[in-house]
Amino acid sequence: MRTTDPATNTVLVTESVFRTARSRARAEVTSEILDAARQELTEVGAVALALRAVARRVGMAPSALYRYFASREELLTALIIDAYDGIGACAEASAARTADDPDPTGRWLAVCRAVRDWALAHPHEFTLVYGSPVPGYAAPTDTVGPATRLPHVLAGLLTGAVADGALTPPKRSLPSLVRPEILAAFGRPPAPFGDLVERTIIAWTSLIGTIHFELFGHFRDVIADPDAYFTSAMTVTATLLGLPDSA
Amino acid sequence: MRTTDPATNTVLVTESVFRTARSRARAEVTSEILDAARQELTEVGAVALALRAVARRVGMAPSALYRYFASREELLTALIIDAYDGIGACAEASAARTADDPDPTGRWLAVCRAVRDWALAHPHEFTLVYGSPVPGYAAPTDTVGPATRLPHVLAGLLTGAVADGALTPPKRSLPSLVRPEILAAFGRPPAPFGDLVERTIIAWTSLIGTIHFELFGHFRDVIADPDAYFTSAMTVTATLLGLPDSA
DNA sequence: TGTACATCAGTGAACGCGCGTTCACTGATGTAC
DNA sequence: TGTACATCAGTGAACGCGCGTTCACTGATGTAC
Repeated sequence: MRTTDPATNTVLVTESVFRTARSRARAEVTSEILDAARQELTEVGAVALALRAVARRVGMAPSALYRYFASREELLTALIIDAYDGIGACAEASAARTADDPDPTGRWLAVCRAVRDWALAHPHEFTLVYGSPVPGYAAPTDTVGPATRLPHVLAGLLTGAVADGALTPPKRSLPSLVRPEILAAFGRPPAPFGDLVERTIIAWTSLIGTIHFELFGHFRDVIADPDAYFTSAMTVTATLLGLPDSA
Repeated sequence: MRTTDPATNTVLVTESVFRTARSRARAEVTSEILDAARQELTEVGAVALALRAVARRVGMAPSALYRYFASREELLTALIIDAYDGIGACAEASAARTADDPDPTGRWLAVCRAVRDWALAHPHEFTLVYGSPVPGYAAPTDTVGPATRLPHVLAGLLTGAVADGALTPPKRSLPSLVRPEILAAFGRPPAPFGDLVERTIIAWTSLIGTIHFELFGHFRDVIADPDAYFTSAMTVTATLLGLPDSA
């Protein structure tokens, strides 16, 4: 709502407290559209996601969607940000829940399982962000922030383990292969652990790669007990990362 | 060519030596179509791959393709088998080339690099088999054989290391999480190495997962030197697998 | 408070597009006798 | 060897489909005075 302060003659923009009927409706319809799009996503996947199908689902004319999203691409971007946020939030929640667990490997496993559960519950949203890129679609920079939430949680686990004196230092220290901006963003790790960001990336790749294989059926007819295999694989990865063996 | 033996009155089918003009042409056109389809694949990806576009590329009427493939799905299957065979063949070739290298970790790294090179050279074919599944497409059983060539090479590396006495035995032996058929297919591993198939799967997942991340841009703006990072990540994975440290 | 005007949400028809697949056909190649 | 017939490769028109996006429009909501 825009009003003009008669004393100072400046424009006042009041948000979210006094909302007009219009802006309320707009917010609601926007999230209805996103819900419908997520539904569509789970049925046909990102590449086949059609604006017209979404419109049908919300019960609006196809052209009406253009009041909310400038194009199909913009809708996709919103869904991608959503998915990254979903994964990030669930990893963060799991890390927060286990923050006082003295066993860093236990915390790592908890986060891994939380992310896997999310992925199994939202396979198409997981695919949207960690699957093959949608041809002809280039992710805008808005997606970068949400995308880094998961790696940041993983980095936090490792630096936590360093703080607890629980992380095995590297055998030999090598020059970092990570870009300096990224090193800066994660904060320079304490002395002997110069490879901490590399380890974070390995953790990230293993976690997502293992989920990916399971989700896309490469383990079908191979693995007898997917739950147990996942835990086992992530436990093995934990020792690879230098985390202590769990009791 | 079908002929009837006048002495025994049985039908003789002569293949590939005396080939009729028709069957020669058929083989040639089939491979022309596949080439064109591969080209299309690299330009638009599997989901958007259109029979009509392939036909345009070969210079035939769209309907003519139906003399060679019963449907779009059958064409896709042929491409998938092709891609699995490409990856499998390049892994096998690399393993064969380094068969007399006494360092098992060196052999492992050679195979990893060969597969990565193939993937970087054929990104869309890699995506076709290890990316997100094409919605609505179910891989027929013909693809299983070619798909297992790579895992078999990896298993061979590990059993080779066992034979050389170079593989670290597992800390404790656990019940196998792999289906019995698969265990049988790979051959029961020697006594303390009951987890060999599990290790093979971890090797497979790490290799493909790391390539996947690189190929799909998750490392862009993160990793400064992708080549070096890949080697480093696979070296770390090698120790995880129980392979000895390279000199 | 009432009125005139501006903004916005949503409609429905229309655009041009490329798709997979079918079908009746023509002409060339192969086969049986 | 020659002939009659069967098989096969390829054509071109047509089918019905759903897509993203544009546009002129109607009616409701918000704003300025």
